[in-house]
Amino acid sequence: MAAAGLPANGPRAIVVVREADGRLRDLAWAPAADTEVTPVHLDEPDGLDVLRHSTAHVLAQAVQDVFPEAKLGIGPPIRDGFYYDFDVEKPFQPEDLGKLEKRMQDIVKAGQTFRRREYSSLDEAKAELKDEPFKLELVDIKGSDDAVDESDVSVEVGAGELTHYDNLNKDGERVWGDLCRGPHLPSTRLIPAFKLMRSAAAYWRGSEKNPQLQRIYGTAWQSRDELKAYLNRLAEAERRDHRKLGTELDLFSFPDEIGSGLVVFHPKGGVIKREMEDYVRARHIEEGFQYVGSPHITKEGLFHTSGHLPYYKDTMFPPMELEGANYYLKAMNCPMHNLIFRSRGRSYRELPMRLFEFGTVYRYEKSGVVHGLTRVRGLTQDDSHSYVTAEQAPDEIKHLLNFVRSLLDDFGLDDYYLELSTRDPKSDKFIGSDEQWERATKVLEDVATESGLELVLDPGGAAFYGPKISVQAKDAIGRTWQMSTIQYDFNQPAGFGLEYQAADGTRQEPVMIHSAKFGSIERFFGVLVEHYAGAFPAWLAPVQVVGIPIRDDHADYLAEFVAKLKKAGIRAEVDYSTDRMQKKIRTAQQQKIPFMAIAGDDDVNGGTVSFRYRDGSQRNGVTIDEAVAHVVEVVRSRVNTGPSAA
RNA sequence: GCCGCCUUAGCUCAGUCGGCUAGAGCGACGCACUCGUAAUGCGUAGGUCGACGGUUCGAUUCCGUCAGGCGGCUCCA
Repeated sequence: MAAAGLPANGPRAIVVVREADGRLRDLAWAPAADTEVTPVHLDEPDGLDVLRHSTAHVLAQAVQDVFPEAKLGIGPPIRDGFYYDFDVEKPFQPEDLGKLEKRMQDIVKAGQTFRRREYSSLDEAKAELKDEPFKLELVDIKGSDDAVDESDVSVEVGAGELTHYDNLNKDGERVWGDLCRGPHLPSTRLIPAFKLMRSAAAYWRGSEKNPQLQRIYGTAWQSRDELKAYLNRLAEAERRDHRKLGTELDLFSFPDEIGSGLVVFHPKGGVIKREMEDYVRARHIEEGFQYVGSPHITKEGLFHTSGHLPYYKDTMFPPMELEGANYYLKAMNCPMHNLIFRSRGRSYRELPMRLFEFGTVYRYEKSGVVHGLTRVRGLTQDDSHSYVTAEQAPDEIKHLLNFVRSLLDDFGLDDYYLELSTRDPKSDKFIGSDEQWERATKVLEDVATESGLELVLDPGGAAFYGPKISVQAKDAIGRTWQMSTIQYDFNQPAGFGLEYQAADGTRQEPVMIHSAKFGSIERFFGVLVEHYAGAFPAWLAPVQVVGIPIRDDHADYLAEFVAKLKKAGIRAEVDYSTDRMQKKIRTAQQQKIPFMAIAGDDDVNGGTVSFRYRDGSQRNGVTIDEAVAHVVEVVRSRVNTGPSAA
């Protein structure tokens, strides 16, 4: 290849080739007949996958060198890296990673080549792999011709022939090998930069019923610079982490005394929360919803009727018994709203009937999954239920999706996609007939497709009572969280015996559409903090303007300015601390306050203030009236960028 | 829930190979300084070393249980 003048080293190295049908092949591959192939470079997505998969092999070899008794699981490439699962006597300790990394460096430097070898039969493979119980299981799965398309397994065994990769040293001796479909880099020398990140347990083949293996996560890149850039991105993400910013900006906390997953909002967090609530309450009214309210606990019968106790009990807090009845904290608001609908006879003229409330629900999330504001045990949903005729359902769903999109837009969130969660027909965790599910799913799918937004399918992810569309947004670390949801429910109306009187005098069952626009206030809040890295747009900022006097005796002047701002509805204060001006600026900067209004002798004499914006830009000598109008305009406009002098 | 790691002042973190009064920076408070765009100086207060048991002459340090946190896995209406 070098002879052909093509890159064999560096980030642009050609590492594998792609056949016309898209299949990737080793460079050493010798096709049976002349075939057109395209080169795949290390730094393109497929090339990086190959790099990461080969690095996973290097890791596995290192692990078996250092811990000879370790049994191999699987080791696929993942986003930004790879992992490999092992069955070992003792879980890996953090210091083991350093040892393994060193051993991997040696393997990389040794320039081992990957040699593909095809097994002639299942028995041959099984004989060679007799000491690798998990690999044997994979061979058996393949032998039974079942589930080979499962992505986790296919990395190892693939479709068609069963192959093995041997690692050969410089003298052509076999030093290690692994059952694998490939393809691989020509040599371990082509691994330019990698790092082991962490170890964790993972269930074999992803099932809780299987034994746990020890997984090591690593990352690998086409160059040292790319690795460094990746590590920088992780560090940046850490700075945006809402749990860290929540403390630094004094927004919220999770007191141990209250319990895991239960948040308290501090005054500054309370401002943002209230802005969110005020916004979404007003918007619901505009969109035709009626504001209602319901209690936090209820007798168990209600949750039997709704289907929650049979289908959702594990996620509910255990009951409390009083006066001979069991009371449950509510995990969902819908049953309550159904009772409002059912409280008197309903006419078709009332439909769509839209009920909305901030419903605080409690869910017993498993201890290992509670996570900051994004996975909590007590949360408030901006929850609504639209009761409609079956014919009205598509339009109502469209209406709700538009509502959700405009809300995300107003809060400046643009990095999201839609997910369509459907039932798993093989599972018994879903209520209702095939026809009902198909009809409901079709309605949601049509609306989602029509929206033109990116749509990802999520088979088996539906609620027990019906399919849903959800908005998935990313947090700082790239994890996606479900935010807004729209769910089609044909079960609860039947369970509750909901009905309305139609124009022809008959009694009909309405369709119920659940929707939450933020999803939960807590989770949306968390994602918002990370999206803005704590530097909230002026309209959301807990403190919008801080007055910074240059000398103490300028404070009174600023107090008058701040009073005018407050009168105009702006959240403003004067920094009366004994710090020097420079320190006050630093403090305001760290608190990410959008406007600093500085005043010294010049401003007092001229009847002006000097703005310093969050981005460091300045506008000096702005008259008081102009300054008030400026702040009011920025806040009122709800722009999500700036402010800045630029 | 499972596996691993972690828990020392409000925050970030030293430290104790089991031994008298456990340290720092930031923050808070006080005094001095009165200053034009990211840290003025000095001083003071603040900790039953997550909780409870055990081992020991002696435990913040070792062991166990629990709670809370972190990273994954599973789960996620």
